[in-house]
Amino acid sequence: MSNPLSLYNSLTRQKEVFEPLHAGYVGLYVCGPTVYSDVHLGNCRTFTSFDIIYRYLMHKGFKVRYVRNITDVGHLTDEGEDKMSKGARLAKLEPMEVAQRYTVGFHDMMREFNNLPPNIEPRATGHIIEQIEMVQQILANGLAYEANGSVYFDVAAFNEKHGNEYGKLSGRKIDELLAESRELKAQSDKKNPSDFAIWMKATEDHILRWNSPWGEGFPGWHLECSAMSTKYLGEEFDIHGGGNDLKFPHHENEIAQNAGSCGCGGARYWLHTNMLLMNGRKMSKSDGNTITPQQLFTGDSPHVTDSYSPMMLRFFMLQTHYRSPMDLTDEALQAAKKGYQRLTEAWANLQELEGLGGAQNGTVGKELTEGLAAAYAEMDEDFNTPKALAKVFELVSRINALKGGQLSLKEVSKETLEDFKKGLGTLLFDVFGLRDEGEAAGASGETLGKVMDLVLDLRAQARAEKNWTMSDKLRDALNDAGIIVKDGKEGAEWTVG
RNA sequence: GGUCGGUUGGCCGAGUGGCUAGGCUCAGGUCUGCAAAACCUGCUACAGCGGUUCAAAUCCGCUACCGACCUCCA
Repeated sequence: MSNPLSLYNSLTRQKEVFEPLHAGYVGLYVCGPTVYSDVHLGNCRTFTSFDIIYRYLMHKGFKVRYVRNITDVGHLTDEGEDKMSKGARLAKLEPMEVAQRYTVGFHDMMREFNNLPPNIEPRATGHIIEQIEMVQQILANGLAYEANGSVYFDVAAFNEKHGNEYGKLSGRKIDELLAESRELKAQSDKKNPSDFAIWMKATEDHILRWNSPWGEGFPGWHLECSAMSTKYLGEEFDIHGGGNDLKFPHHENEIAQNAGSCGCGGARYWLHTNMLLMNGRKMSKSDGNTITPQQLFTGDSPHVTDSYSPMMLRFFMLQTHYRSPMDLTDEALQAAKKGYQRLTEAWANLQELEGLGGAQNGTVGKELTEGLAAAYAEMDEDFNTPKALAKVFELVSRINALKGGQLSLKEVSKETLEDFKKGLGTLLFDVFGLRDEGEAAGASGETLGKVMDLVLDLRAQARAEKNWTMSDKLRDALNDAGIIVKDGKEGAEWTVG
């Protein structure tokens, strides 16, 4: 926890030094998915970004409570229909069955990407009481009004009372919002177009419904995050995150609801991740510009020429800053795949320097220590993973040179080497959250290893006898089987490519 | 139409008022029986036009283009 951590606060639009509300503790809330369909690849990017943020906060020594909700009610579709009940009707399933199915699918996908589970994963339907209470508070404060069984947040009244706070996060001007005479149908109950529902009256065919002081209905989408974040993290807490497409109206309304109910600030730092694009455009199902995580894993899509593993994709994400849009193209993925291989091979090479090392440090030893420190330091600059990764790649060259003999291990002390291994491993696996896929080879890997030892031993014999025909035959045959042989100073090595 | 953000070398992608990003590709070299890998070297960019400055890709203005949000969205 030595160096200060800076992060970009969307609320103030600048980088700020992070200071937790309570020393040593961090409350982190991230808007989770709506579980009415399979996870979108963009979700994966956002939650992976926050996973790295979560991991780094823990690495800094903070005790973090990470809350990420599951939205299983209240989120309206274009047709004004609840997403959960829509999915249910189409599939002839209970809403909770739909929610369960996609929640499980979501968790599976998070595991694929090696995202740690949050500490609390509250469901909107499990917090109806809290949400009703919040509506009551807002009503009691005179910042909402009931109309025809629904309750609307009164933006104009809120702004009068709270010094024109509404619009602060998204940079929207209340006058423009009010003046915006959008031709919205069925908004007759609202006083102003900018008002939003915090409780919705259930129509007759609406499946998900609860009793409330205003009749049967269900909570507005924006309300759940206000209710659940404050329940688990307090009326004021440290960090709130989400995709930047949620800034308005979702997060803006959330802030208003928090202030409108308890008069408290909510989150102090707002972090927003940028969108995932494909071929320079927004992913969209309607025009075919879309790809699922599964399709990337298998390569079964017209948009890609190859398959990409979850960890390779995670690496790809690390190469772009979380606040920049990330453009998914096959060409970029290809480049990243090779870069990722280079990184994992360097890590494997480093492990082979086991038990070696000189008596004291020369230039190389210092470079390793300083380079690693520089990589960590970049994480303190608003979680700058691309820059941290750049530092790591400078270290990759050093590692490979040590392995290849271009640099001497005498230049690196035993202690430095061991510290370096540990420190780099922590950065790659604990902070970046990459998984050492090499270790997961399992029993079949062991068998293959033994066979390969034998084959390479035979090939070495052939080479010693200058029997190049035999030697090359073995190499080519292995190549056909997808095994790449590399001849080094210390004999041949192989990788499954 | 309104609001906000972006435009970096062959591709991707960081970044700071003056000093090397990094990955991939490409070219040359070292090593090697050959190849691959690895290592070394090179390829030196910041949309256009103006302005501020001793100095700008980095600050300001205008233009062009792209994107996001304004309606469900991570």
